[in-house]
Amino acid sequence: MICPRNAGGWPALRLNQLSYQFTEYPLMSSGTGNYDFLTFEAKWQKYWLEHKTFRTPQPGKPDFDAAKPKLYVLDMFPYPSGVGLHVGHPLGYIATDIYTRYMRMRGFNVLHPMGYDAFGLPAEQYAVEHGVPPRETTEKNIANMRDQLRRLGMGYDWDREIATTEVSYYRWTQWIFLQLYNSWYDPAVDAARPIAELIHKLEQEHLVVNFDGRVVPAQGQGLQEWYGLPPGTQRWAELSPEQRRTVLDQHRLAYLDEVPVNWCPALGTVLANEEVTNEGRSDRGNHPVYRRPLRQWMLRITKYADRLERDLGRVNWPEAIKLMQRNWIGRSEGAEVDFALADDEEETIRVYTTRPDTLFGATYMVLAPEHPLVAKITTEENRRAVEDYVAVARNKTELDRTAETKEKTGVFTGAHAINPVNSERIPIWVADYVLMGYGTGAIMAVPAHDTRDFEFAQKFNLPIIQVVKPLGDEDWQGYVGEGTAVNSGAFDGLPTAEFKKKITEWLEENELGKGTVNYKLRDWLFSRQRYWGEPFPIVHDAETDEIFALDESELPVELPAIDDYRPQASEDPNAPPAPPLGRATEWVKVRGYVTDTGSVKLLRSGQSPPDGVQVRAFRRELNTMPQWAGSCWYYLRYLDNRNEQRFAAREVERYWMAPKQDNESGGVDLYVGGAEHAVLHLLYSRFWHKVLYDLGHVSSPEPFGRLFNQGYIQAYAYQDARGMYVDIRDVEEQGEGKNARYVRKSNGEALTRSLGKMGKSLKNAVAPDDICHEFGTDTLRVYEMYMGPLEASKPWSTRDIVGMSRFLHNVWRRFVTEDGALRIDDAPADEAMHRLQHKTVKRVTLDLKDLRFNTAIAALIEMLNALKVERVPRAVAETFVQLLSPIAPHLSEELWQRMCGPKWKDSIAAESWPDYEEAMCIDAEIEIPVQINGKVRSRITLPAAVAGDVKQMEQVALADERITRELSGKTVRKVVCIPQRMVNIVAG
RNA sequence: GCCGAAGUGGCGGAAUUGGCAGACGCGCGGGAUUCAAAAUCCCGUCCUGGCAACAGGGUGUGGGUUCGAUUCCCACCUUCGGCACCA
Repeated sequence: MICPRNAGGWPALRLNQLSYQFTEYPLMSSGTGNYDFLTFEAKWQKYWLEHKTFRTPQPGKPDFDAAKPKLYVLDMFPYPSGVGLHVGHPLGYIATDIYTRYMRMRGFNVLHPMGYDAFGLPAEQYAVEHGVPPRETTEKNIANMRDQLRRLGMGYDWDREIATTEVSYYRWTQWIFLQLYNSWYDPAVDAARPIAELIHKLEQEHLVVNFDGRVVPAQGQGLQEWYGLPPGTQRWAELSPEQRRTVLDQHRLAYLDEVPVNWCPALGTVLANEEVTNEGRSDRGNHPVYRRPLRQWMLRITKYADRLERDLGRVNWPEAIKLMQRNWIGRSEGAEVDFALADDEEETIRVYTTRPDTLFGATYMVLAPEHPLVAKITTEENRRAVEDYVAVARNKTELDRTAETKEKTGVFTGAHAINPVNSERIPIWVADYVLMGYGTGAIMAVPAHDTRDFEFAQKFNLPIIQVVKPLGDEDWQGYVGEGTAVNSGAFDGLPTAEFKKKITEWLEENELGKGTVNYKLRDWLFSRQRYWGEPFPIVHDAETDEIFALDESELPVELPAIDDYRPQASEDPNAPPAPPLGRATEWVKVRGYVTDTGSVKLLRSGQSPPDGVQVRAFRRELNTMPQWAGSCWYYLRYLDNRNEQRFAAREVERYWMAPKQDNESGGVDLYVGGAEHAVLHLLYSRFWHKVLYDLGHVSSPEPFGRLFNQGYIQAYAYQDARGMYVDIRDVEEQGEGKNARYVRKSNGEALTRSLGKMGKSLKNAVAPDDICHEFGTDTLRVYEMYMGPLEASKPWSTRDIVGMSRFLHNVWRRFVTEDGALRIDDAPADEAMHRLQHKTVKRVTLDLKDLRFNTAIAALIEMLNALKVERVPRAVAETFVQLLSPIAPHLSEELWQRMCGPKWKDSIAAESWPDYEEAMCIDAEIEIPVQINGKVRSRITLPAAVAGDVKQMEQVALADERITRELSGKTVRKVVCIPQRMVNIVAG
């Protein structure tokens, strides 16, 4: 999910150079007196790998300790791009690595895995450009990335590594798709249930089918449908096989439908709403996107809109992200209201409004251009204009629609409707500012109190009637806030909220409308016309086109090898999509039979079906799944990645994911990643997880209990006079501070500097391998954490790294002489040093707990600066190295091994985290500022005990020589004493 | 337009519940070491005035609450992020 667009390049040679260094060094401490980070870092990375230092014991296994509390820490799934990582990418990984090393030392059973989200368009495009199969390039990229992560010193459990492109992984992605296909959302229990249950209920006639194919309870039918048309619901037994199939398909959580989709001809594929920018272009590649109706796989995420919104209340996520999800789901409460047509007895127009209290102000109506009633109600004299308008609207691209947001357009149909509250005759218009996909595709327009209606009414000279009196003295025209009702008959004087309630009741009593909840969220478009994705476990009957899911026993459906991976792209937006899998002609054609459960089992050549079963010919589904599919559930596969019977064993899943209490969300204990996945990945994942939860496959209602958004690492970018970006390696800074100038080294040209996201496009990427090679991995880790708070975006500055490099060199030199001897003393620490030790343990412990790495490092620097003695007491030295070890693990391991000497047994990661005593964290004497009227006038030094006593503080402060001098001639009105902090004397 | 986050020295940032603003690091100035330089070490470094002690000002701007405000409240400005005809 890390976007490869922003990945920077570095010389490929260096990778190889480092790779062989990696295995060259002996494990035993070399005894050298220099901080030889290249040697130490390679040595310890090799040690961790060979000894599986960070392997996580599995519940039920002999080495598993049930007494330890569990902690599941997850990094967002990276996409292994061809150009590798830049220093911005590992920010979150370093943070979680430090956190998990720390929590492991504190006695937690920590799970911290890593893997690769390796399907998707970039791999496919790369493969197309370089003429090699996507699998080959993907595997090479994964190998590169794995090496890079190891060189960053990451303590992952490498035995749990996964890639979405492995058959052993994507068979379970396909399995989850089958769960979706074979389930429906049962409103009676507000959860997904197997489709077999729906069939059973229909057979038992607890449910019947109404006129539009929806199932309704058999009892109370007609009452459920308030508008009271008794269209003759049907029993299951009365339906034809074809009708039954249609009914089931209308309820499956995965279904094929002809819908207006985002078709991107340049990419040769359709895109989800979430993948289209608000300029109407593709999120990837910035190509134009067109609306067109296509038959595509959809996932019924809208059934979960309510729960996805509601359960945000139980997760520990940043409020900003929760808000973005709430906005995307877009829940609104309002009412549906029926307007009768003035000249047509049969039809009514149903509208959705969130402001039923403004019904008396409705002066016209608007239908979306795609609304089915448009053709029917339009009068002859207006027909020509309406048809033209509808045709133009239909052919507009997303780009055109958004480009014209300023100016309202529309045409009058010639028809009129009757406002149900006051029987006014109001005109019906068609306009593209009303969308078919939201609400009912029709609105009542209240120009006085809706901005869009107001603009439209002004342009077309439609009447504007005030029905809300603003609370303040604002102008009522275009006032959209709450207020008091006017011009609303018997409802005059009611406040907005109360009016809404009253009018909704009134509408329901008179069978004119009902209270309704609406969502902006649409169903998820789930198919892509690409090669490099998971094939659907779906076949189509070669003759009838009937759709069948494959039987679970047919999984995995392996992606076939083909010669030409290119999507069949076209400049022509009307060209039909042609998925590359169509080229695998042999793979596409299969034979099989339908089982009792309705799934299809395939027959290999020579195989025969069971007796009496008809053999049928099928075509395989040619679409593949979007990249989000694999990343929707990867956190579950880490739990038990080698399991061949299930995506994860039940008891293993329960151990890591189950909530400890009923009201908790359970799931991953800490999920760290960028905010760019606020809607897409995090919403899709939650949806899949809830389906699996409903079906009893997982034990937590939410996948990610706690989410933390890291900030971006920004970097300066330089542009020449034409605005072209200049590679940062070709830039020189001249002068200081405000007089600084930036010039191009190659030709001396003056450049302008700006701050942006690090990446290829701004030519400002810095490769971690370069930094590791020059300064060391530990220095890179410490620097990235020291730059500022994890959640903040901050600019990279290669110049500043020397500070942290100096710090680590100083650490080394404080404990090791130039001859390699240890500067450790077995004598106990003195009072001051003892207190410093406890104080630092406390600061680092609390800071790491809250992911405040920058201040934890500052505390360590301060402690080191205070250790300026010839020989450091052993207890102090050992504690310091333990505190440093999660942050700079290689250096700490090396020091630890040397400090332990012959007694050394294992990695410092196996040690426990040092404790502190609260009493030892306070200095023996405290300096207290004494203020007069809020200004510091003197300082007094008090023993800790005295500084905790308000009376004594006041006494000493008032007796202070400087204070008495300042107070002469003034009266003391009040003395404020804050124990151990300060004294403020109010005098005048 | 709507929603959200953030504005602190030359720079990155610190100040956990309202209690010494600027911890820590970079950079810069001075000194030591060196034939010299790099590296290293020591001292200084918010601004203004003063040789100094010290005085005054200071956390985007303007107001407010408080003995006391970077922190809380109101209004505004700027930057970044999200959404954008969702009735």
